[in-house]
Amino acid sequence: MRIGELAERTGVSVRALRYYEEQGLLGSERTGSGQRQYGEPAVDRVRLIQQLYGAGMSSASILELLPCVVTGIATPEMLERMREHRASVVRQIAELQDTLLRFDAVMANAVTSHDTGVSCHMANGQDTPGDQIVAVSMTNR
Amino acid sequence: MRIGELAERTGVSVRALRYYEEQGLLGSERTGSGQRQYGEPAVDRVRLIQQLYGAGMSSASILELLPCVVTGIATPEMLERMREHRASVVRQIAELQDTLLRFDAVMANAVTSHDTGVSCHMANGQDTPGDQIVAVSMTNR
DNA sequence: GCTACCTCTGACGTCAATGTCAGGTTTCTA
DNA sequence: TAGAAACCTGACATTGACGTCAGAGGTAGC
Repeated sequence: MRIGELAERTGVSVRALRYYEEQGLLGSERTGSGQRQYGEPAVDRVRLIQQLYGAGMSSASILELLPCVVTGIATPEMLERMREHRASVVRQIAELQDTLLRFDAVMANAVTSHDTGVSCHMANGQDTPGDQIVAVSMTNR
Repeated sequence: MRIGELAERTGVSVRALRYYEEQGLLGSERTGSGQRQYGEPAVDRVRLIQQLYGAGMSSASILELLPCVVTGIATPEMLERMREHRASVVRQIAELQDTLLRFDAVMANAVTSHDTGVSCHMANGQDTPGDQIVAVSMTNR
């Protein structure tokens, strides 16, 4: 497929795909006239790249690890790097779960204390059941 | 406390703290000479801000939610925003957990091939034809 | 009061991942 | 075989969360 289709199928912009290639993250065949041609695996490849970006990795880190992830072959040094990245992901998950707890605390509290109506401006027409001001309490711990 | 101490206690740079203030995320008293003075709650506030940044929120989003957090008052609209952000966090966690699985798969497999001493250092993304995304056992033995 | 460090306000620099634009070529569709 | 749409290669612009520097004033220990 050509770059436009890959972009559409992955939800990534054409510009981004070219950037990935520039960074060495994504290869492509070229037609005689120079247009990029991708095979099916490119779709998953792009998604993987996006996933690693989402895990907070830089292009350089991804570049380092991607071949290993793709081929499943790594040197001990690569394994060590991967362990570090893995640990980072674990930390991120823990942080996000903590954040989730905070959100839940706020929202749960808001629901149960909706009758302590404190004056505050509110949206017009937005008819949620019990659409009065809601009091929440979320201490900074 | 002054800004330097707050920075040290939160692990956030002085520049970042001033930036938070600029964005309306963090208030401060001022001494007669204009120096910022913070109370104890500022420490937790900064950590909360960091946490929300870590959850991928922009300054604008944080600014939207913080008053609710601080005053304990939310409109139904704000609650809706919170639900959206919560959902985003849930998605991020799921993504990261998936990433974790990929890492684990690669590492588990790579261990078995570590003694083949195969170099994992080539960059151009277009490695072997028929490349797999998730590591599969493709080593000998 | 000296000295060393801390803080202030601008203002410009950075970095990574993209956006955007220009000017030209290729491919598809009617 | 047009004309539209997609693609190409540069190259500069943007965005967010800061870093960094300059020049000036504040603060604290001796």
